[in-house]
Amino acid sequence: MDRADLGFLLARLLRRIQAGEEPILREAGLDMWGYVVMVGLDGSEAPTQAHLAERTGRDKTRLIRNLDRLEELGYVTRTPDPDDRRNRVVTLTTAGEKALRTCRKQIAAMEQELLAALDAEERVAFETALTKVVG
Amino acid sequence: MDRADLGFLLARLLRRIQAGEEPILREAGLDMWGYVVMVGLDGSEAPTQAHLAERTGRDKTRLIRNLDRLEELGYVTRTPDPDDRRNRVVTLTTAGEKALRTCRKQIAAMEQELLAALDAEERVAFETALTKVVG
DNA sequence: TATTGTTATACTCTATAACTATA
DNA sequence: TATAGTTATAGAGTATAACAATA
Repeated sequence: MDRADLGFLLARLLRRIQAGEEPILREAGLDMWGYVVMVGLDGSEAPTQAHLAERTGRDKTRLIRNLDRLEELGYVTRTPDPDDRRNRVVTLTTAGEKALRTCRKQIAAMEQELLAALDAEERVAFETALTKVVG
Repeated sequence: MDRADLGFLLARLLRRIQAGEEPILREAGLDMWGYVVMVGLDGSEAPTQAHLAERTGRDKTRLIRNLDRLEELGYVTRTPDPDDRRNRVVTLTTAGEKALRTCRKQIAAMEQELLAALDAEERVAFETALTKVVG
């Protein structure tokens, strides 16, 4: 019953998900962290890069390379805040929003495939529980 | 509903688990990979290090440092196979088994604490689903 | 002087390819 | 020559600290 502990099972599932995400993201020019950052920007722009770093759990110095790349792809913009020109507000472009929507849809589908061993009820129970614990 | 995708939720939970494991393992002189290797040895010794590497999903060259450390701690032994002296069979010592049991017990308890938001039924459903998907 | 964003440096982890010893 | 284990080298990823611009 407790032959494999929770951490092992979760790690295995997460690795599968990341493996499934990789080709989808690559298609859009993204890697995992680029995707994480874009998800962090979805819905609301970030007033400063430091805010965004905290929101995504990423170090502010590591975030910079990701933003460079995302800007290069035309997915985000960094515009100086007129009120405090040290700050740069980070915003998803419409192209970025579109790419994000596409990736999300494909990733959600891929995730559901990975849960194929579960029937509808079990699937809901699993996702509900997970959200309850950590969401 | 699909605000946070599965990968994000799993990653967050896994990070919490790893954070909870860290002090438990450190107490026993282990890091995460040392623990993974010992779990891989539990129940049956590994006939060769290459076998063990595959069993634990770890590269054979990276495994070596872990085994050096585990041997140093007295948790495992590497003994040449008389039939083919190139092979070294890796075995958990009794001290290793004891340390592993202790860690496992503490980690299982820590994991259950992390699931405190779930009632007994939900918890079973969650673990069952996870095992079904990936176990 | 303090803070935002950036760059630079060192350190760890990983991947690949040599090396040794046995076969 | 081929394989198990080991070591060495180079590369990627990360953390820390210094730096420039603005407040």
